[in-house]
Amino acid sequence: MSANSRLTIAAHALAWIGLYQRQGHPVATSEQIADSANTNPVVIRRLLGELRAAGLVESHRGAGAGWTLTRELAQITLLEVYDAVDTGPLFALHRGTPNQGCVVGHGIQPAMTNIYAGVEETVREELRKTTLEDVLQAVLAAR
Amino acid sequence: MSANSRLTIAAHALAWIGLYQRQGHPVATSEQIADSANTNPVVIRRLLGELRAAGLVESHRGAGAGWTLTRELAQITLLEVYDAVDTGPLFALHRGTPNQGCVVGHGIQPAMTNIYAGVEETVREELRKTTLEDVLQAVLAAR
DNA sequence: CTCCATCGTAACTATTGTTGTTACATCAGA
DNA sequence: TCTGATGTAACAACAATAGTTACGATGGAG
Repeated sequence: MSANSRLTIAAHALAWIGLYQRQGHPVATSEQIADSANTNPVVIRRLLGELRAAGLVESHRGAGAGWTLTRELAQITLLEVYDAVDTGPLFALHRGTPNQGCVVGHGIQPAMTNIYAGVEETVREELRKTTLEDVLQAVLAAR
Repeated sequence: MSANSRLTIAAHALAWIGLYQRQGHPVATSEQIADSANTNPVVIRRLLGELRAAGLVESHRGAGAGWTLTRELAQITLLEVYDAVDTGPLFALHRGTPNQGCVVGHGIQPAMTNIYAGVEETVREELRKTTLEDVLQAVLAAR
């Protein structure tokens, strides 16, 4: 699986904005965040754009523009971020269609779909338990 | 995330072998399984090779060769298959190293590593609850 | 003891998805 | 009007999985 880092970068960005605001700065720029995450500002803008579509952040344009949180970090769960960035399914079915003339080929996809749905639900429950404030506190605890 | 289908194909192959053996056939060939899964025999051989390394199947060479289960389907959990095929982490950290001179950049990886470890553990618990016999029964129930 | 079906495996290509980069239009406050 | 930022398209770079071809190795059947 090519695990993807979108959830990690999104959490990083939100934690960064939250801490920055807490330090008295009104807005954070994609360039500042990109510098912290060691990536390109466009990557950050794309990701924050998805978070904005989910209502987690706001952006402002023009001079002195940037990004702000719409809620406290404690009011944002990792599940919301996960849904916002839409990382796709954890497990995939067959790339092509299995042989429908075979009993196993015919029944395997519905069977695995059910199983995977159950797994994804437990993942969602787990992500719902963690807020971005938890993430920031864990970040600050690393010394 | 580029979800991968390795777990799906592995479950498909095991269910196929189990059903085939139950029908009185001693061994299954990678070509038969590939035909059911609509993929290439080499893909199946590679995957079953990993399952063999984990002790879930045996292979025999020479004429009349093929694959056999080493245990009943009911004695194999999806977790064992998941571990055997080693799909890698569900979530990735940053591709590059975040800015260690930044508080968030410094602490984010340990923080997310912990969180992801918890999520993966719940996934493992969930996969442990399902056996390949459960998979086969679900397959046969699809009509 | 030869034949041949099948595995074992290397090497390469194809495909897919993510990430990184460049470029530039757009916006809005000073 | 200038300026610093976002918005977004387009494309390149990179990585991982999957598919394919090729061929050597094995070992039971005859």
